[in-house]
Amino acid sequence: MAVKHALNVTREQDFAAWYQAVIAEGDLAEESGVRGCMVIRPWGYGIWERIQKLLDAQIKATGHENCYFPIFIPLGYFAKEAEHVDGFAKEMAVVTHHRLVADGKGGLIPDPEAKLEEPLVVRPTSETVIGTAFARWVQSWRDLPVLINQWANVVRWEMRTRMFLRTSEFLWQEGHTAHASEAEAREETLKMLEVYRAFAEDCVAMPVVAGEKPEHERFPGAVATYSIEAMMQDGKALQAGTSHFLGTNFSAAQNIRFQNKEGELELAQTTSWGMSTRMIGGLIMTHGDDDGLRVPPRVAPHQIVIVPMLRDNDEDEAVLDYCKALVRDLNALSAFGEPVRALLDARAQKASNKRWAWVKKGAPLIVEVGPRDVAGGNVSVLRRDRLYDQGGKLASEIRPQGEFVGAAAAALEDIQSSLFAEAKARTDGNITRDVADFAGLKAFYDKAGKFAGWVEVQWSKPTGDALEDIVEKLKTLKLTMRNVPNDARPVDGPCFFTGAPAVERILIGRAY
RNA sequence: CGGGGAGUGGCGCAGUCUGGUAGCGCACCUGGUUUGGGACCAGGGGGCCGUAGGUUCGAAUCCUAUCUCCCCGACCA
Repeated sequence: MAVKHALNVTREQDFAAWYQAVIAEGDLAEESGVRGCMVIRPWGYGIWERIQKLLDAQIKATGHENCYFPIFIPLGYFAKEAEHVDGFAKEMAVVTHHRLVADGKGGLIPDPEAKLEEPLVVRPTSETVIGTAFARWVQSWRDLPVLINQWANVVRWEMRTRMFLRTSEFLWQEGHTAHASEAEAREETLKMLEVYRAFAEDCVAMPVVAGEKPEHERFPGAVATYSIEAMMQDGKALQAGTSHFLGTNFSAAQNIRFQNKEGELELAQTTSWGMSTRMIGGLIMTHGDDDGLRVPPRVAPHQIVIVPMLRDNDEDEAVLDYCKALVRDLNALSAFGEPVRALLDARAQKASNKRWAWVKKGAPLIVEVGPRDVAGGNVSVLRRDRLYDQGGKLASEIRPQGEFVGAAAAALEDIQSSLFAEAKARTDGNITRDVADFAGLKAFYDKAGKFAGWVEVQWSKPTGDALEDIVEKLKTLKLTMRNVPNDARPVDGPCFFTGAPAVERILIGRAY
């Protein structure tokens, strides 16, 4: 008998509709009425706060300090780095006025009298404004390195938006550093890539491939761009974090110069790196199932939710007291080196509705407590990552309260690692390495259909027109080059595209 | 920017062709009966139909203009 799922659309039926349903039914976010901008609701924002907390700790542990720069950047700052400007010019929101006046028809319009001398750009990223500050801060080799990070919102006027994955406004952290030597800046770039890899895998339980982006996929103005790429359940790739070595491109434009030990003026070597609320989209498409979201315990705002079964009678007080004691005991535990986060959901809602709401939100452990449990000293436990038993019934387990509390931290850790293992097996199982040529590639994607995954090929890394041709050819299959995995095996044959000797291995796939 | 679609109680929609001052489901409120796989019955509250003009005795419905959002593509974290 078919399981009756909490969502009314499955991943198999319509992955895009399923994705939207997870967000809506899990109360993660909703449309705001402003194009491409979303209201992030408490559960979605709570996940973001967890991401912030854990990632921020790693950013600080690697020597960076937080600071904050303005949301508005003078237009003139962008004129300085040509390639960077070209990359972002088409998608920048610009403030041109500072006052409104009545239009005489009951509405308001920008006051022509209040036009700004120099328009302000709403930051799409902060290289230019932060670089300008770096120029002030850096005089001597003794001032380097400068290692800073900011948590901020940025705006990119995208053509097509999707909740969390590509919104006009999004939240992120952007790290910016300046160094005295290229070697040190390159080391920084790779260090932060590794921070992202570890964070994605250890905290979000999202397996990723860390590697370098090919030349044509670089960040505008970067010398080298690295990414972590994650495979979603529909086989598509999601770029979940990027780290850029910028060389002296920005320091030349922003005039970040220092006197070295020999007394000579030198341009600083800079880096930038970012991870955004897109991570939540990745979390959804990595761990969501046909009953909604499954949040890995480390990033779950509430890891254990207690749902009392109240009946508006005199048993209720005993049930509530029992639950309060249970929450107290759970919150005294620690898991993953942090206090456990348990919540008593005593809202005046029907218990069954609350249960399904938490299923759809993806709370890792849902504990139901009714009069029968109180009488027997038990709790009824539902593991979100194993919702159904073999017979398709809700796999709710009745366990002695003390035993449950004693094993709760281990259960959370087990959920975390099994979510990762599940996603890891899926990712590894869907990277194909035996496709020989372009015809084979086409056949592969035609045959595999919508959940195709990625193909790893070796190539000769051509540039210019030759590269352009390859990119166009891949485009006909809706494919893009993702990255050159850091841990790829050595090459041992001809280029997949040109037949020339290959120099590296690269992943190809469909992407978000 | 191209192609589609939609603006009507909190949400999802019908009504528009064929004008007669608004309806359904869910949600919500009250009472009762229920209760461990998303309860049922009865009663009830809530909307100047995206906005601005126009036609008409009368407009959610017809005409004109305008704004906005969503989906699919091309571009991007």
